Amino acid sequence: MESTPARVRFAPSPTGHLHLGGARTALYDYLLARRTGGKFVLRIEDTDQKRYVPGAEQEIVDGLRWLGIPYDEGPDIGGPYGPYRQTERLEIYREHAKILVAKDHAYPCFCSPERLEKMRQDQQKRKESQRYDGTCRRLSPDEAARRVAAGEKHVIRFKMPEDGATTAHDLLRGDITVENTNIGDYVIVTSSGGPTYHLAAMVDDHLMNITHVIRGSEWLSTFPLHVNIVRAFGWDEPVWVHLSVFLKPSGKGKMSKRETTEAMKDGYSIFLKDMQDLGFTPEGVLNWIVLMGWGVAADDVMTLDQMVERFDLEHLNPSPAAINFAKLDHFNGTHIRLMTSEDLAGRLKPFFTRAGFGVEEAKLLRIVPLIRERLVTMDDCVPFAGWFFKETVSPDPAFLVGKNLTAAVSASVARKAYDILSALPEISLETAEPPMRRLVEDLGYSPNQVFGILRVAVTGQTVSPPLFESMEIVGKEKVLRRIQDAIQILEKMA
RNA sequence: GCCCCCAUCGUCUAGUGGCCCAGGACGGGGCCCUCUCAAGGCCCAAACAGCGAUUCGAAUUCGCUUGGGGGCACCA
Repeated sequence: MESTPARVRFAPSPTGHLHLGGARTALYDYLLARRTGGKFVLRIEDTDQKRYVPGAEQEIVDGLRWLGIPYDEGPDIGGPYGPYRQTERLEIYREHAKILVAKDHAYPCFCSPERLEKMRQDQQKRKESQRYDGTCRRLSPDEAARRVAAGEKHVIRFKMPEDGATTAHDLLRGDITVENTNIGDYVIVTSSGGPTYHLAAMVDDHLMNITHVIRGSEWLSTFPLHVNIVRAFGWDEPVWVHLSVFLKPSGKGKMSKRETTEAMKDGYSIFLKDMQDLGFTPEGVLNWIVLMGWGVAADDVMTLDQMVERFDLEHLNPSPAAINFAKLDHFNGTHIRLMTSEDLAGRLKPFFTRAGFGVEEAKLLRIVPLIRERLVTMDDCVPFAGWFFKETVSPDPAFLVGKNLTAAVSASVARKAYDILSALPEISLETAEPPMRRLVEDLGYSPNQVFGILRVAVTGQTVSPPLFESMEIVGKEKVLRRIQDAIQILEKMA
């Protein structure tokens, strides 16, 4: 299978935000295409104008770009099988609908929405399965043609076989057999003349030479319908792969609006557009979603290229997967730690800027090694290192007092530290740590007690990157000034 | 109500009849390291939904039950 180049498509409808499920589908598409030396196609399924959301298509394009999974053909870049926006292909669908009617695989239906609604209610009352009752299917072709010619409002329905069953093959689930009577005559062209998904997707997949259809399992129930449509045209079927759905963290059902806002409060999102602002990296997100529905025996930290190397369609998991944001944190932090300082610094800069800090790049480059292993999300860099870019810090006096020490003692400790540090030609890990360790020993206090006072004095906070490396970056002059300020505060408290 | 799909630690998964009294990862617990916070190292607890059947042998095959999910639109 890996030997023939695959043509795979990601075909979202621009009706909302690009979310995790879509991103994973696109990722798998991309991986299969790269793995086989094939093509990854983006097709926009925008046939439903009522649900169309302006900007949604751009969000999809931006999302894929951010993730770093570029498509080879698409609406904005074109390609040999275009156009790639379904509203620009309407004539194609019309022609194909005509072919199906001519071959007696489809027929016009004049039933009103009201009649259909009543029909469904009656079916429900009689506890029957709900599907079109075939009223217009029984119209004579002549009468149907006459009414169409007369301009009567109608849709086109696909004519399912009266009896028998349809067996459709899914790569992950094997043969799926459904009685044909369980599938109604679906609308394939609406009364406004546009195609529904069932027609448009089948036509496009064929015309665009798609070899593998990878889509969500919500399509499983209409899968036999689709297979029948493809067969009615006499086309070859692609390989069908129906992915599992993502469940909310509790594992009970899909993410709802409520859970989505809930997640946002905790600093998580299922929408790609939010991920960047929340400080997640494409590497982390990719690694996270690739493993939701696909597993490796070991070494699950992977780059995109490694995923391509190892990806295997047949090992996808058909069962639903619960979203686990803790694991996203883990992969995000792991990939941050894998970055070079230059790379990370470049990505961190916008977060400092957004928080109102003017960032000197040379300085940031020195800070990055100190905070890299402390970051879970990239925006964590602000609380950890924002103080580096402040002229003065304003420590909470209460925190200035050393653990289990009085303010007076803390002041005297700080004074001694000041004397040692001020005597140094410059402050660095190498020059400052040994004498300070000796001071700790002489005093008989713990390093935690002594260094804690200095940490708060110099950084203004109780949690910070390593003390002496931080001092080195801050510079002797500023360090001494801050310790001096701290001593004054402590003396006032004493 | 009808149809379809799914079922291994709390979660994501490895496992394709003997290599499995089930491996990895996240999360949890403990220890070590340690100037805070992390990172890192070591260790621990934790699962084949149940019942039948096939087989010398089943997490792996089949059936039923139960549980979960998806769908039943002139939406995708």
